[in-house]
Amino acid sequence: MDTRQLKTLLAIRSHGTFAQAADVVGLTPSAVSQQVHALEDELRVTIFDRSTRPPQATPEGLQVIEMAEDILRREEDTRASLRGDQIAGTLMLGSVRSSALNLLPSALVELRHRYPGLKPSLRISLSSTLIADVAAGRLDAAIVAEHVGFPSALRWSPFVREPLWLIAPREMGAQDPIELLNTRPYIRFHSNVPLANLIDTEISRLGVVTNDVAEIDTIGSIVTCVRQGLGISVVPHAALQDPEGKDITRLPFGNPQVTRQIGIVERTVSPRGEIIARLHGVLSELCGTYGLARTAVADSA
Amino acid sequence: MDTRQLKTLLAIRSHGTFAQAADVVGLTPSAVSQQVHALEDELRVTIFDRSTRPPQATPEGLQVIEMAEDILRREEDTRASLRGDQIAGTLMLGSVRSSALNLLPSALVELRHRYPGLKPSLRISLSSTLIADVAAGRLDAAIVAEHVGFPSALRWSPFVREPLWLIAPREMGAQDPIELLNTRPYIRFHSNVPLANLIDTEISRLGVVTNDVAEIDTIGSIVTCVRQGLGISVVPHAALQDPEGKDITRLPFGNPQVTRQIGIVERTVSPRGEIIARLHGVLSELCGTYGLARTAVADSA
DNA sequence: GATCAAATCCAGTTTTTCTGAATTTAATAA
DNA sequence: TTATTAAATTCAGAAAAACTGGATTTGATC
Repeated sequence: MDTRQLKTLLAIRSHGTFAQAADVVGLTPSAVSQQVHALEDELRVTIFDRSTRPPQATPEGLQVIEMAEDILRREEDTRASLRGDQIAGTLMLGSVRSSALNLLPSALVELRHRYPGLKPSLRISLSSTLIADVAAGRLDAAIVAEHVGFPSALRWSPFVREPLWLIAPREMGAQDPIELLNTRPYIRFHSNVPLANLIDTEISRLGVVTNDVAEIDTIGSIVTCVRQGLGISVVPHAALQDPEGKDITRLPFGNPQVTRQIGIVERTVSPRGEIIARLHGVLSELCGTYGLARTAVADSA
Repeated sequence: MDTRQLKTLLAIRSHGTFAQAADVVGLTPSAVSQQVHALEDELRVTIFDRSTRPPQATPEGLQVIEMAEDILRREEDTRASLRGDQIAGTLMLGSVRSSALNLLPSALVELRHRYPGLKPSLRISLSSTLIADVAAGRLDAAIVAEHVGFPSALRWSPFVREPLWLIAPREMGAQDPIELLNTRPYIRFHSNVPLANLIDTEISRLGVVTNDVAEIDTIGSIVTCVRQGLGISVVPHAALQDPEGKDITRLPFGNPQVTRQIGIVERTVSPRGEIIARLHGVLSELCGTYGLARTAVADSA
């Protein structure tokens, strides 16, 4: 299915006849006729009722036309975005929507104690955006997960290495994790972030085929859905620390149990080095058992 | 731009190398290479950074990949619909990061009960993005706050009208709200969303000049910072419902007390009308006192 | 029934896509 | 640093798809 076909379809809808649409898209009427037939063959649907002149869109045809609109609009949005552009005093911090976000309020309070004149500004975004923003100087630092290929001008220092847990509603009781994953309704963490990939990769590696019943892109909502019996899922340790995680069965995920790291990415040369080091220390302490000390020269890749 | 190219792109993303993607889509590596080049030429963008092996998607490339996902999903939904599959398939939902997000897990569980073949997919994003996505057909519906200027093809139905509270650490005790706002350290909800504007506008209207000590763009983090003594702030009712809001002083914000509405935005013509109406009902019930019933013809502007 | 414009059919031409072999290139091991 | 290997790219020809243009058919109108 080609966007040129879809453009022709919309031109027919707009101008009423195949012949006029042909003028608009710069083809012959014959080509237009063939394009529509090709689309009908591919989708196995009759888009136009040709017993009238001009042909009338069928109800199914209207659906295809609406889809054409959506697809072309989506394409145009992406083209516009690819042409687009972008955009500073205060400690500019970013964080992904990870469970580590729960630690940030405490950490910010601690930073304020230590540096009373500091005004933290916290923004939540996707890790790729945050990394780019740190590199570009729009953020002083950002909290992101382990990532492949940080730019060489950036340094990433993990402050936590936490395990992943397979979680199930308490009434499911404790069973073999593989058995659970293979048989129970699975709520998939569907997001373009390393954690989602980490989970999916390990599930593949374990040779499991999950029965996905939902896709949700916030871990907190996943935990609540599991607790309410919608199914099972996989979440990082910190997500089970608040009261929401109390009545949930947890089993080690992965063989050996999979862990993931979250850290702070900053520019290697930054006037904020001292504050960021302090932030790292606080966050590490707040993570308790799984906290990681800052290394003097943390490897960036 | 052809859907076959898009399928190839997703195969590359899924399997990691051009060669493996070629196997998956049934082409030669050469054809895959040429398809990607053709797409790059057409979109005038570099999708893959070829200085590594395997090639790595560029930030722009990731945008194109996301577009590819959306377009192929849209196509598949149309095919399913043309085949007569209705209340199965994926319900594409979006939500802003508002306190209403806490209600969604329960609502999704309820929907699954009612429509067992339904697979909800939940994505969190900014309201402007969500509205555009609903209009573009990328999402079936989204939960967003009251908004100026919804596109005419969309309908927004509020399910909750909740009050805003000025919150302070318990040890500050109860005082005049204006006095607090004028004197105490203020944590500003800094975000490009209607709620932030609503709060800032009312503060200006009250003739108050706040002493900003931090800017945070997640309400949950704000509540925690307030509880830990960083300062005072303004948050919607639902943010104080979980245990985090227990030890916090709350005072009516605004004169008269300011309220804000959250609702569901959907396309006026949508095959998902029945499900979305049901979702609206469930969310309204979950909001208790402040829940709003769905009106037959809710005004969209 | 006659007229007309639009849609379709048909066959040849042009363009695009693909294959397969040769070449280049990044990654890795020795 | 060199050798090896697998993956990506280039190249040229083959195959498939898309298009043109003329002939024919068909629905609408008078």
